[in-house]
Amino acid sequence: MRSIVSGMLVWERPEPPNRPVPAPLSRERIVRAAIRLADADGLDAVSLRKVATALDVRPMRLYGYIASKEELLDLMVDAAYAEIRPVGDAWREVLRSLAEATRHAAHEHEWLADLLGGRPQLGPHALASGEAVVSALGDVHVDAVMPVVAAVNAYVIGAVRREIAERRAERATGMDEKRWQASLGPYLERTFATGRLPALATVVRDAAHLDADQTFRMGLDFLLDGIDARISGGRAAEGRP
Amino acid sequence: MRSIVSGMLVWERPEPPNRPVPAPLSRERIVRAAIRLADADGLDAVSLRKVATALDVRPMRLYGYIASKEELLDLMVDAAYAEIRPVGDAWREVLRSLAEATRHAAHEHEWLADLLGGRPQLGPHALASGEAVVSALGDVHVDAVMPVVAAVNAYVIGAVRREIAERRAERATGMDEKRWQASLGPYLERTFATGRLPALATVVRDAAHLDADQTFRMGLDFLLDGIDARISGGRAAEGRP
DNA sequence: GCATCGAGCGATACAGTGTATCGACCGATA
DNA sequence: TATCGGTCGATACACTGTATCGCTCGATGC
Repeated sequence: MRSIVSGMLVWERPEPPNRPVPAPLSRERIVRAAIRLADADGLDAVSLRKVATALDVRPMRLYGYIASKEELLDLMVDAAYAEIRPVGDAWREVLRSLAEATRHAAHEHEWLADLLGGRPQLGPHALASGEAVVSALGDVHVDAVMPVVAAVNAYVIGAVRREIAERRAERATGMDEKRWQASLGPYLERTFATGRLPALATVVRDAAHLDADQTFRMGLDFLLDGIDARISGGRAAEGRP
Repeated sequence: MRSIVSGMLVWERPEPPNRPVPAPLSRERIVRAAIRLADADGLDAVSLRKVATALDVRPMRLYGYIASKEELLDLMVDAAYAEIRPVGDAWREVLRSLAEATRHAAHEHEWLADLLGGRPQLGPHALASGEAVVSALGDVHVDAVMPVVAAVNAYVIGAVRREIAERRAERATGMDEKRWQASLGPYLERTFATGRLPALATVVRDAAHLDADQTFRMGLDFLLDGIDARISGGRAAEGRP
């Protein structure tokens, strides 16, 4: 309150609304505010003005802590990586845990699906997550570690993106899962009726439909089996009972 | 030229600049213009105003052909799928071909990496691509087709996204590939120096570094091997010489 | 104790975005 | 020939990220 322009005397003027001195600003507070916005209303709801408002601060103030909005998004992703802590001893457990943890994080923060894989992740939490994974891959040949982790990450990112994309499409039509699948009908059925996509039509109509969990795990199993076959001689992939 | 407000007579007034009657508008022309912009300057360069300008048309005109910018992006992706035509007879060839074709398309249209997996792809070209894949998977059990294709697509999307993200990061620093890897040094080396990421440091420093092609193919091989093991009894994954 | 400096803050401004609104126009119909 | 309906696009709105730059205030030097 730098200058009082209104004619009212102090005595008449009400105290400013009860804003307890907001904790001093910090990257962490900024990022937390941004994440709250994104969790609530999606990534589009994250604007510097809205973040600033949420922190009871003027927009340009944020530029003392971040250089650009991109940086804010990077910080958000890294904050999400703080929740991605794979556990386990054997390499397979660890990779599976990494995959599930990433997927879980994306379910809690759908905006993560929009950002994952979009830029190299070099933040401390992402690196720490990588460290946890790599250090549990001691029994894997050093040259194989990166390709293996990269492959699992690639699969997870792609799978999660599609999963979230589908979930949003369902939500947009206001339908639950079952009715949505049945409601690709109106469009897909019409398309299939042309007879130009016979193989696709057969599969969509006749095949068993796995749910999201099953699909994710099945793809992950494919990948882990393939990795197993190459790095430890393929015990797991041989004669599955 | 609806009304002539200036006082100049027709004879003095120059003809309008040489705009040969632009071909009548169409979704295809709009999408092509948008793709040209995106190819040249990235996805951020695609705005309805710029697209309209490129077509010598006023922005609102576009809304006669598309309902929103999102739709335009969907159309762009579907147009890109027109180039993704997997070939081959055996399921493994076809899936590999699908993967390579998708990757190739994303290399030619980097913006594709930003969009892939972001929304369900139900356009005619995407469906046709799916049909081509599925119809070549005749020897695969019908219930396994969708999960298998989904897994490959997921892997490809994630792998391509990361690949493009890295490429951009390299380009942003103005460095070629070798110097970029050596220039994670300044930052990563400093981070590793703290000793908090020993396993990661070891791998980054000691392991052989595969290039992008090798990494992509290696991950893809993992996945295809794993699929092989489950759907055809695992011949390929057993005793690799 | 006072003057001065510098850093941080933020009001303002700018160039751009997607899209709703609605008046004006023109071609086809009565 | 008059009227109607649909198309077109100018304008406007609310919003974006961020550059600029004067102001203010606290710390420092005398």
